Amino acid sequence: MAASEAPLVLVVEDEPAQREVLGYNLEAEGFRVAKAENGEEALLLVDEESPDLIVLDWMLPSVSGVEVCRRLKSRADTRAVPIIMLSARSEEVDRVRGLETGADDYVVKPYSIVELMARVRAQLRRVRPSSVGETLEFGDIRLDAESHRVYRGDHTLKLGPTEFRLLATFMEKPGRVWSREQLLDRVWGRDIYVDTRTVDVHIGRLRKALCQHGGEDPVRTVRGAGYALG
Amino acid sequence: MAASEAPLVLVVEDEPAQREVLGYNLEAEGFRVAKAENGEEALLLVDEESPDLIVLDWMLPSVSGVEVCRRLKSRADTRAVPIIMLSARSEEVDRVRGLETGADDYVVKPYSIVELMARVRAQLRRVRPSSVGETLEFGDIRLDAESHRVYRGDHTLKLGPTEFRLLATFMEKPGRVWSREQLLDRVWGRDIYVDTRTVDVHIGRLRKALCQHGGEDPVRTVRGAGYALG
DNA sequence: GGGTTTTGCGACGTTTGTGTAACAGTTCAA
DNA sequence: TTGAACTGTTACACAAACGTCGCAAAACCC
Repeated sequence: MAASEAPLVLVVEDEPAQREVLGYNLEAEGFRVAKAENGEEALLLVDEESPDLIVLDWMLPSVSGVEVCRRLKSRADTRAVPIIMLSARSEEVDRVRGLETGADDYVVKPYSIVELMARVRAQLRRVRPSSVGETLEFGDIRLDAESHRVYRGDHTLKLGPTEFRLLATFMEKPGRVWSREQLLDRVWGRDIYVDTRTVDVHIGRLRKALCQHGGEDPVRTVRGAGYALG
Repeated sequence: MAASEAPLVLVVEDEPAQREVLGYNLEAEGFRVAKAENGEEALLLVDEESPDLIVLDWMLPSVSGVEVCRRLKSRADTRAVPIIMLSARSEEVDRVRGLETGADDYVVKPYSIVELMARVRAQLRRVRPSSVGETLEFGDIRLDAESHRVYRGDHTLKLGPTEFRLLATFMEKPGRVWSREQLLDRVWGRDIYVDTRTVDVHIGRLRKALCQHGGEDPVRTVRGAGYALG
């Protein structure tokens, strides 16, 4: 287990671009990051660096992600380190097998960064409860990432998955204006093509959800630019 | 910032042929050129040469382009240097991520040289020594780019998209006189055809917006030349 | 497998912003 | 002082941007 500074996340991914993107986002979230591009390197780094969490690609050259996972989970000293598995949609059939090898969570590509970060925090909280308390607040709105619940005042709000991720994105940086493209990228995921106007519809749904028990509309439309919270 | 001769462009590209082609074309356009073939060299040259603009390949050995970009954009003394990212088509999905790391523009390979040169010129045209921070200030006017908000004194001003961009342009270089053509180019875009008198109308609208809660008119008309702030 | 929820999109109405022309006011030089 | 060039202002037709509704397909959940 790493020292009591920022949690160290080990990213194991053979595709360089994806590795960089993951690293960048994790660092932006305040984590320290170590990177490995194959199974051997990953196993070495686990011994050398003692990461607090591992993000592990399913498909890797030579020693596969599954194998890495299996080995770590059979060692007493590494068994407790949370592992989040990544896999392409076509490999989804192996979901059960992925969890069976001992992975703690499992994310299908293409994934939304917001969602992945939420899962990373959730896993870390399980192991290091103090370091990552994750409830976002803005005005009378409270968002609890772990339980996937949103409160406004005394009421619990009911919102769909996409609305939740939208709101989570907004609440990460209240006031910041997000373009439709940026929202599509963060909330929907990067490899997905949907019309930008779809964002408008979901903004509408989010607004309705946020005001279902009354209160002001906290979502601001910035003409020609995008949307923001507050 | 380099001397007041021709702008210096730093090309960072590991592939020698591409590096030469870029260098050749940039020199043909009248720029001075510095070349680096990896991230370390790039970071060194930035310190030694203070380039006015950087053309940066996304994928580089050891220190990646993303990493170089991130580092430069997190340093106060280099944050204002425009960075144009190059990436292969297969990495295109990471476009938004690329911009999020702080790159000012983004070009996908294979690109047309003409287009790239246009973008280089465009970026250089808007180099702005004064505006390093996220919020621009002039007198009692405050413009926050991230939240797209403009304040004057205690009041929040309401202005349309074009007025916002106009004001942002002015505030990047307070006192500088902009011709109608320059404003059309920066605020409206390079490929748009509109009458130059349209600028006058929008200047009028901006003035009204800036004075909607009283106060002096901060926009100065320079007869025969254009407009300026202060 | 059947019922429910969620999702993306087209369509339509509404709001807001935009470009232009026309005219009024201003400046400057001869 | 006068006229020509330049700028300020207003009105208006038009276009673009946005909000919302309903539907069909997909995903989800027993």
